[in-house]
Amino acid sequence: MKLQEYLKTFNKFSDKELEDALSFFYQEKLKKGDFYLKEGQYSNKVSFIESGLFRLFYQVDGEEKITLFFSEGEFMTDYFGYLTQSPSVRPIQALEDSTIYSIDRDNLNQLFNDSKNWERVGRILAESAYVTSVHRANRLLHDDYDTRLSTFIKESPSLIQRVPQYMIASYLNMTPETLSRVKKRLMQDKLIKHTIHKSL
Amino acid sequence: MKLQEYLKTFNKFSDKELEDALSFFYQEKLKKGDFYLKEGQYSNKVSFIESGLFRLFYQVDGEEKITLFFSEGEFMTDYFGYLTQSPSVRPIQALEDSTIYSIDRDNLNQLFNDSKNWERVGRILAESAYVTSVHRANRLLHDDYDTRLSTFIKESPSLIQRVPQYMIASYLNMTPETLSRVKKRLMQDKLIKHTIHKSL
DNA sequence: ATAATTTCTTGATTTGAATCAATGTATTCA
DNA sequence: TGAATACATTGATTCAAATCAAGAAATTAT
Repeated sequence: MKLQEYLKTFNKFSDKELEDALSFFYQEKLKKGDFYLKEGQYSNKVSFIESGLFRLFYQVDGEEKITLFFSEGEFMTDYFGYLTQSPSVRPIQALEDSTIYSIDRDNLNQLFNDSKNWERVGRILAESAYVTSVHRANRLLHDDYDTRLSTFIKESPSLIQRVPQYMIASYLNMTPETLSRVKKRLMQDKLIKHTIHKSL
Repeated sequence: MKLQEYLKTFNKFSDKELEDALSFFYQEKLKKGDFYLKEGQYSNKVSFIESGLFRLFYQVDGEEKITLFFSEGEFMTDYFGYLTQSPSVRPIQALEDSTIYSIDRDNLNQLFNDSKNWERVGRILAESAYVTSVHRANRLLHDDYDTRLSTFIKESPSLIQRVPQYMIASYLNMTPETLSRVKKRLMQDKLIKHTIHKSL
């Protein structure tokens, strides 16, 4: 999806509102492995992903815990760091070559200030970030291992194909060994037969 | 804190904006044990807690898992249900006699529509709900048991006095037995000597 | 004040996922 | 294409928290 179409899904903008906004965004291209945001940097922009895939993770004594994936057609940022204006403890790294369009904090704030419609977009984005976050937290805290995997497969079938299994394990808060065993169990029970092509 | 003071902390409102808003809020009083929101009901209001204490929880096969406490000086709602407009799976119950001021969804939307300042409050509330949610999720997912308890004591000393220990256990995603043992460990290590008066 | 109930503690046992370790299978890159 | 590296599976063992089970302490009601 293109940025302009995406913006239009949030609100009815005047031509001027849309033009003003688009003029603030600038293109960036990242190669697989590049960091969109490094640990310790400040998160001062928000980016629309035109194509590609990223992971937001953090390190806890050497281990990398994946918190979130971002893929094409979504806004990406370390939103926690962005909102709290604290140095990021959650680097964001490209898992594929990617093309994104970014807007800096100051320009985004200017949009918010200049236009009620944009202020509304800010609210809607915050609200949906909240819903996503709660949803994920409830999953990880209260669902058992089998449910966690099968729900993930149902909700994010494309990621199964694009992301190494050990990263999915990390995202689902389990070890790679456990994920492998859970997967085996589910396949024996024929619960996920058709969805995991990659490994069949 | 009073509602009016609280609202002023969010933004510079004109007298009219403030009056319009206040006229929408209505007082409610709940007794300990009363439900602010029952399972299956729609969450269609937001309330400011002038005094009292509530828990938001949900049931998973008979067990009650506490997700959040709300206390005086805060806004309360099942925000997930409110935003998704789905029947609540997270009842909210008063843990103490409480006085609250509520505003219904339609009126809140009207404020948002009529005033950019109020739209901004909507954004700020969503943003801070997001920060809280992520913060809590990271705690529960990645901190060990001792850290979970000692952080809670540090951040919410008053709740330790007001809430039965088994509810805190639930909030921290552990069993009451485990919490009891963690507490004992921490006290032996003198890490929390002065903070848990209740049980000393 | 005493009984009843709720909440908390402590010990013994079970359990299921993490860890450790090895082997097998894919991808990547000269 | 073959070697090297990264990733996935499988088995054996360990371990920490859940569960089970009493009993003790605190709170509430009469």
